[in-house]
Amino acid sequence: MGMTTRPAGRGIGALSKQTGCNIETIRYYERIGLLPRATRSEGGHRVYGEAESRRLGFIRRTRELGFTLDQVRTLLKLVDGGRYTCAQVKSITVHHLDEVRRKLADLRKIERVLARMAAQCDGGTVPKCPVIDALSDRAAR
Amino acid sequence: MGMTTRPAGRGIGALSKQTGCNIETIRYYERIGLLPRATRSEGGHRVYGEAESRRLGFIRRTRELGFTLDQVRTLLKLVDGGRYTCAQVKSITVHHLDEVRRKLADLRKIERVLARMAAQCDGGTVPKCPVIDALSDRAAR
DNA sequence: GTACAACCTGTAGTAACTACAGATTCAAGC
DNA sequence: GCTTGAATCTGTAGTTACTACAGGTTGTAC
Repeated sequence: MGMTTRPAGRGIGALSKQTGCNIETIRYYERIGLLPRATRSEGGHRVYGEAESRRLGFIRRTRELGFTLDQVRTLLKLVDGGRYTCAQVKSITVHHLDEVRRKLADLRKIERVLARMAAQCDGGTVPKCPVIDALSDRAAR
Repeated sequence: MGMTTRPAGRGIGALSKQTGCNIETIRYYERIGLLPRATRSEGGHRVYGEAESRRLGFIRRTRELGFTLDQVRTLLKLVDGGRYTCAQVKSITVHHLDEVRRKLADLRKIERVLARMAAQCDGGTVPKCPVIDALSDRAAR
């Protein structure tokens, strides 16, 4: 009788659309404990509110910056505990930044080599390719 | 009687040391068919000659340039068949080069964001960190 | 009340290795 | 010839971060 408070929850599909994170991934995050077990409807369907949406957004943004799930987990623990310090977070960030820079350096090298190799190909129909030669050569750099 | 021809083969350990490819990986490559099944000693140990060593070198150099195992497999098939053309190889190479460049662009973006975030941290002992703020903010870029 | 979409759980597959366990073989020294 | 310890064998399972089902149940609009 009268109005009950609106459940104010959306299903997993809506959350998926909102965050751009796919449904299977959301369930996966719950399974591995990055997201708490969602409250369920009578029938067992997951129901989400704003808090979960914000948490998932945090995870997604962090992942997009290339942090591993383990790093995300650590960051979340710090935030959840409420007792993180700027120093702790900075340490994780700087560590990750180092790795990103290492990867960048590697990729730049790779790019140079590939570009050089590709440039030497004439793309002809002849069974002779500078790329294969370079790869076959023990001294190739 | 007299001298038999020297077996001229080394074990998997020697091959591993020579190529810098670890033993488990060599066996793995054999299992998935990148390397042919090695000839065996009486007792079943793998014995390698120069041909295998060259092939593994090819695989390693190609992998170091970031080609996937599937791409390596394709390149090997072309070379094995002896009927590859420069155009085929170039196509694979250029495709891979595109991917490398995409990854580079992504990583550069990530690097900029991380560097900016880290720079705003004072590394203090206070439970307040610009990194967390940025990650928590739905509008963060 | 009946469709049909959305959702559920649980398992298996992906890439490219790496890491065992538990058994066997090889090579060197005596 | 025998012992010992390193090297190797096979086969299976673990890693990262998802993704893709199969087969069944719920939610909801008409």
